[in-house]
Amino acid sequence: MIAEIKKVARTHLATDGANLSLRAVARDLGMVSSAIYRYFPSRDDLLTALIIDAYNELGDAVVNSETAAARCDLGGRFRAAAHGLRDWATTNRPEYALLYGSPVPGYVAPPDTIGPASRSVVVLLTILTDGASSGELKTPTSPRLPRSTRTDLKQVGKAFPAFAELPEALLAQGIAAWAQVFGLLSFELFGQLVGSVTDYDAFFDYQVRSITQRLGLQ
Amino acid sequence: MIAEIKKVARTHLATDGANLSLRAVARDLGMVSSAIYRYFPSRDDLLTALIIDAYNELGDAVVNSETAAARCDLGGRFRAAAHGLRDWATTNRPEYALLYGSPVPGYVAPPDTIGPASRSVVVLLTILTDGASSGELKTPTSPRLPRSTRTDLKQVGKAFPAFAELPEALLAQGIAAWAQVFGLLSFELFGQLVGSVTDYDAFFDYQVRSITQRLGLQ
DNA sequence: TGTACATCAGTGAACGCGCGTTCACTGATGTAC
DNA sequence: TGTACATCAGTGAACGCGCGTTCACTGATGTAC
Repeated sequence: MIAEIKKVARTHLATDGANLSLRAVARDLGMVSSAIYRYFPSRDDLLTALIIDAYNELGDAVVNSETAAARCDLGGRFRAAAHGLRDWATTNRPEYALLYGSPVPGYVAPPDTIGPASRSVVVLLTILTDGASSGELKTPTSPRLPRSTRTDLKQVGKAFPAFAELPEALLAQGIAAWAQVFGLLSFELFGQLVGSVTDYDAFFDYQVRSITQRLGLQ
Repeated sequence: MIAEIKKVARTHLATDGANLSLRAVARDLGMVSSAIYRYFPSRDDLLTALIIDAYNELGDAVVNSETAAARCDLGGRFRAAAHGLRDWATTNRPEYALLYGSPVPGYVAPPDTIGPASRSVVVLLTILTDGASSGELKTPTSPRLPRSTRTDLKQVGKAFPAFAELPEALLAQGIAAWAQVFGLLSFELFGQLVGSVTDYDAFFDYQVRSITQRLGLQ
């Protein structure tokens, strides 16, 4: 029943965005609006459940796509991860907007969204770590890291011990690359490229190839 | 009076996001809600006016910041433009979210938003064009451009004759860099970096320096 | 096998709000003769 | 200088909706003795 409610609520994301209506969801289920309260203590909790589900689905999509590439093919894994992200996002636009679009006014994400939220970036960082530890990936010649940024990144290494060995400059570049992928995707999905790009598949693939090459992933 | 309404409406963006309420705006102005209709034919038109104003303000901010750098200092101009963007965005978060966040459900941007919307990216492309025509900037070695992407970019050159001389690969890289800047900014402003980054100023500046260096801008 | 009781999913009415938009109107201000 | 008229910003009531949340309740199902 909880699953049923979430399923219907997701269809409402498409039309209402984040200001989705409990009453409308209940109506679609043929229930009275107060019945929802047996399953979710409030509207925000339903929203949180949707967000966590979406993060997990996205995480699964990225992982599944990335796992299909050969372990030693770092570039292939990165491209697969990026395309897994985009495939999920394009078929789940409202969910993508919920996760990566404007913050919902008045809503604060509870701490249990953090874990699911980090799943996709973890995939990227794993690829970089594999490359760094095998020696295939060398630390880029980037500008000097500010002291505060260096300590910030060290904290990330502490929070995710798997990435503790990753040089800070590489970690910073990885985050930047990931932000770029999301930037390109948000431009596409939020309409910033309308009038400039028509073949989004080709454009995205090209850009991802450029990024892969730049990172030094084969 | 129109300016007055827009001013109050903007303050409401902060709390209500895009589902800002005409009645609330009127209330703040000490008017009756129907009085707004003397100035704006509908709520969506008010929203459009806010969007156009925001794009123009952002365009001004980017241009003013960029103009402060020496003409021959391409890297300085790019960094200035990026910081102009971020400065505006951080002091006008709700407006930034309106422009670059999730699309507003049920709202379609009218064509007269396109011009103002392109102002900031035009600054970037001008820098690249200056670099290309002075020979300072050489075409990057990127993956082969897909045919469809090549024609897409040719169309951009036709729409903006000032950039017609820009090699397609450079244009593609410019758009990608701009998307990266927005990606980093959206990560910052929409909360994706909470827990990883604390000193956002330093982090952004570092990343922008990396991008500048990568583009080959001095 | 039969009865008493507990559980619990879902109801329906209500509270106290909110909204965009229309429409006939008032009443002050400015203009023309 | 004084009067008649037009303009037009803003009013107030109404239409027809919507919403989240609470609360006492019904009525079916399952369990225990």
